[in-house]
Amino acid sequence: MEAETANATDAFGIPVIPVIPSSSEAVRRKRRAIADAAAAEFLAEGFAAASMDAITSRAGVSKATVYKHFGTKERLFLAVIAGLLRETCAGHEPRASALAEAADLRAALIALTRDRAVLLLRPDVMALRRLVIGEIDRFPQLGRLWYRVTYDRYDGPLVEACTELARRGQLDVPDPVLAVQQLVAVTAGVPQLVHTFAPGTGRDPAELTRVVTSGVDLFLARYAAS
Amino acid sequence: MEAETANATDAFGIPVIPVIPSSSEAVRRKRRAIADAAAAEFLAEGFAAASMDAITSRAGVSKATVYKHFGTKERLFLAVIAGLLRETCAGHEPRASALAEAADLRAALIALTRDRAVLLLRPDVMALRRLVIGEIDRFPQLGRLWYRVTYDRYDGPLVEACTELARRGQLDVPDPVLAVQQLVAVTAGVPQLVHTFAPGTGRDPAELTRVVTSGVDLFLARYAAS
DNA sequence: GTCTATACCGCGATAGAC
DNA sequence: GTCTATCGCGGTATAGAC
Repeated sequence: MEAETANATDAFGIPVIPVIPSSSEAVRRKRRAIADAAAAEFLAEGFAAASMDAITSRAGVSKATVYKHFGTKERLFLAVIAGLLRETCAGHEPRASALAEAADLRAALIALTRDRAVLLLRPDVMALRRLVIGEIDRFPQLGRLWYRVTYDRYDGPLVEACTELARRGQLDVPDPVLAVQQLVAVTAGVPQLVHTFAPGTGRDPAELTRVVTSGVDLFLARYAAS
Repeated sequence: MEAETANATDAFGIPVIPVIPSSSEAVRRKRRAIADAAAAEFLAEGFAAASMDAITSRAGVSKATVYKHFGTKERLFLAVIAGLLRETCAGHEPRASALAEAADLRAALIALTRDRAVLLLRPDVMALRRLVIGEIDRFPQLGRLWYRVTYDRYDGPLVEACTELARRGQLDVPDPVLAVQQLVAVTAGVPQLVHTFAPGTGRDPAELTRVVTSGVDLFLARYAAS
């Protein structure tokens, strides 16, 4: 009844790389080196153009070792990119209470959306986003995972907070889900749209603050309780 | 002084495919067949994974013919994708006057942004967008061209219209460029963000109208003249 | 477990007949 | 101009020694 672990995937269709119980420190370091090298290669070249030879070179291991650990190029790609996705968004979830309990709602919204924009505009995050978007026809799991990681962890708490604020009469929000989408679109979404097609241009903190502030004021002009 | 036409590119870095003066009808049809086949293959597979053999098969010509006309895979890719980009956006520019002269500004904004959203959400346009985003590190020309085609042709007229409306006192817009970016983000940008990571899901016209209308109302709540 | 060496295939690009 | 046939290279994946 031993499961076929070589092709094992989780609920998202992301490969589960079996953890060898007797994992020595050297083995763990090699696996990490492979994952890091693969991440760099895939981010720079995309899936199809990435070379397994280049990955083994960068990692300082032989090709056979890579295939022993990860099976195929597809499995390596999915495991590594999904790992990047998860660790990128970890620790950046906004706490709904921080917004609902805030003394100055406008200031809290600005701080919150600005943090989000800074994260999304980081060059490595933008590169990861471009990679996922470009490969989405071949790896739809990554699209679903991205959606899940960003929307559930980020938009979800915001929707809760908006609902709570609406219940207390501090906001006038008929559709909290749509309102949160609009808030994100009008703050982080604006510079993101520009940077998506022009990598590595003009990331001026002051300009970002101006855009985010304007977006929050736009949001509040409609949704602040009268 | 005859220029080297084999590597010729235009101001954007897009290859200029020399038009043979004595182009017979059969030759023109073959070239079109190659371009169509290449577009389908590149959109489905991306640049690196696309096969020149598959393109020649689809087009019903030999490989030598493709190379005679387009030189290399890179040049074929750039020429074909840039062509798609240009023809996709052709005829969809909003006329600034249509907005400035509108009797009902709100209705005009809704119609305008809804048309834009319908265009951007078309499956073929979304696929093209994903391709350009995914290949932007290797073909930054396409990013610049996309930016130019969409922003100059679309946002530009809107900025003019907003400036005109502000001058007449019908809008209160301190920064027209930012305001237009916000308008687009909060209308077409909202469903686009969702569809980017979940291809081929839920394109309900009524829902789109609801989202766009809400976005326009959000825009007007801040920028309508008091 | 990890290495070296290699099998095997499909790729982009070209030569030369017609 | 267009074809068929082919070249050379680099790809993924594996076999077998240690």
